Amino acid sequence: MNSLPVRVRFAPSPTGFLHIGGVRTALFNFLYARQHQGKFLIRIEDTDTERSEQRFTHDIMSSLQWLGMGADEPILYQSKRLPVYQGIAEDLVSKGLAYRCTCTEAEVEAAREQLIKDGKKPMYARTCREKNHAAGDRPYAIRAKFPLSGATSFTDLIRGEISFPNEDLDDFVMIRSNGVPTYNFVVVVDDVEMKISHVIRGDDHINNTPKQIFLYDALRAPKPLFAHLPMILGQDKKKLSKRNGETSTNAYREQGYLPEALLNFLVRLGWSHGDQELFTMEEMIKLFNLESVQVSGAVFNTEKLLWIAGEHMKKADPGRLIRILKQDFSKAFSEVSLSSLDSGYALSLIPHLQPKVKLLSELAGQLDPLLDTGVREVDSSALKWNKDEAQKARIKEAIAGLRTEFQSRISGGAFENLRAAGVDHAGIDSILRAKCDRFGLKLGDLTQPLRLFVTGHPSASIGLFDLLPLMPWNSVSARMDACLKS
RNA sequence: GUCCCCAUCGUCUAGAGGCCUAGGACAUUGCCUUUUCACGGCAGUAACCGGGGUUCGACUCCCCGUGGGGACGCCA
Repeated sequence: MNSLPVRVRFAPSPTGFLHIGGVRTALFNFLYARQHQGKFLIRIEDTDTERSEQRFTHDIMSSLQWLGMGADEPILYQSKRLPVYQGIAEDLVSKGLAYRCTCTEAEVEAAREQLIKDGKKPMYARTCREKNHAAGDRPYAIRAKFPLSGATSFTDLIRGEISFPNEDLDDFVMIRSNGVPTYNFVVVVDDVEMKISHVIRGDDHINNTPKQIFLYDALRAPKPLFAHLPMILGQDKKKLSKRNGETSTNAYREQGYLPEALLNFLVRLGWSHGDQELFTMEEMIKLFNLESVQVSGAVFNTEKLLWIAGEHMKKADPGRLIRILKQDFSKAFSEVSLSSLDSGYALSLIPHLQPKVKLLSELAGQLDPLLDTGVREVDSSALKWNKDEAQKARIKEAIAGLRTEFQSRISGGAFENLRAAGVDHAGIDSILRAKCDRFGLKLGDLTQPLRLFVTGHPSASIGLFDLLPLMPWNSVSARMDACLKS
């Protein structure tokens, strides 16, 4: 359809950590670029020298990298292009498309407040519009000489035709009196410079679009296509912000969400493909389309995010999970556990844990006590056997028998664990059931204390029968001994 | 206040005039399964904002109302 090469961009301002809404905007741009074999670019909008901070730029870039959305060309920093913007603005002044304004901020502010008081739309009074101030009349700001009549309209790829009466639009400031350009101006200058073909952004920018269209015309530059995405809302249905939800991408990473889970959740906020809920990155790239993007806002629903996280956890590669655990969750492990994270034992446990946990933090919490070699302190006060001393003695007798049987299978240390000795899940099952029959116990009588001591975790998720064959025999026997002594 | 946008279960959504007795997913309720927790399986509760048109026929198209959101900065 459109033969123009697709070039899209994500243009965050480094005034805070990467916002989760920004991630979705970046994602939709990224998907669109990949699908059309186009370029996904990043531009740092740091013209607000007061609030922009380098650490936020670093945060944004590292978060995007974590999510797998890197730029296809060098990053453009607006703060490095200040003279360019000033030159272009002065040129527009000379062409009569903009003008110098010597009104002070205080004057403009006072006028605005008066208009609000009078119940009118707060707009600049255009005091300097026809004064033709010279370049020497410093300090001055440069304002757009916006047409007074007619209408400015554009066709949004998601919403269709949107039109604004020009009389409602302000002579907005392009260059501040300190020489620093403003957002609405630099956006257009840079989108032209970067040859952006599609501007895909949040719908809070719809009202900026007519101002920007004026600038494209003033610069005699071809206009890109616009697509305005619906907002992501908090539980209160208002624009998602720190007040009504967790907005920092880092927070989700720290909580243990897999990046692909976060992306999958975000892509479904405002976009759908029939009844499909789960998508891999490849599927998203293949199936994404702007036509199926929703027009109304979407509430950020943490429960569903968690469910999606669990689904992706099941599918993740075990080796990769270990790597992420080492990199991002090392604090969740004891020194010993951390050192055995690279072992075959650790890797063998992962598949048994994957269906049971949703977050990497949970995975770490489950794994840590299993990898520890010593005996983990556990609180056994809730065990049922505490209610009946005779029963407790009988259970311990059975467990002691079990230990002896396991020991003989291990052949005095010839095998590192029960699996190596030929005892698998089914083997554990039959051995335990046989013991229960012999001692007149129910399976649960035996497994409850055994599970607590062997896992070393008050609410271990892994199946005991899965764990027993895999855990190094040294650990199993030590923990069974601890159980017998309790 | 002015301008712009929007409106299907609690939430994310399917629905492009008859396929709708409105489908799926999350959450929720009940049951089953079960070595704790969980997973899983089965079943259930739950929605087209209101009013006018257009049409043989509107969840779907148009208008009005109502409601919600966004924007009105020398922030981005």
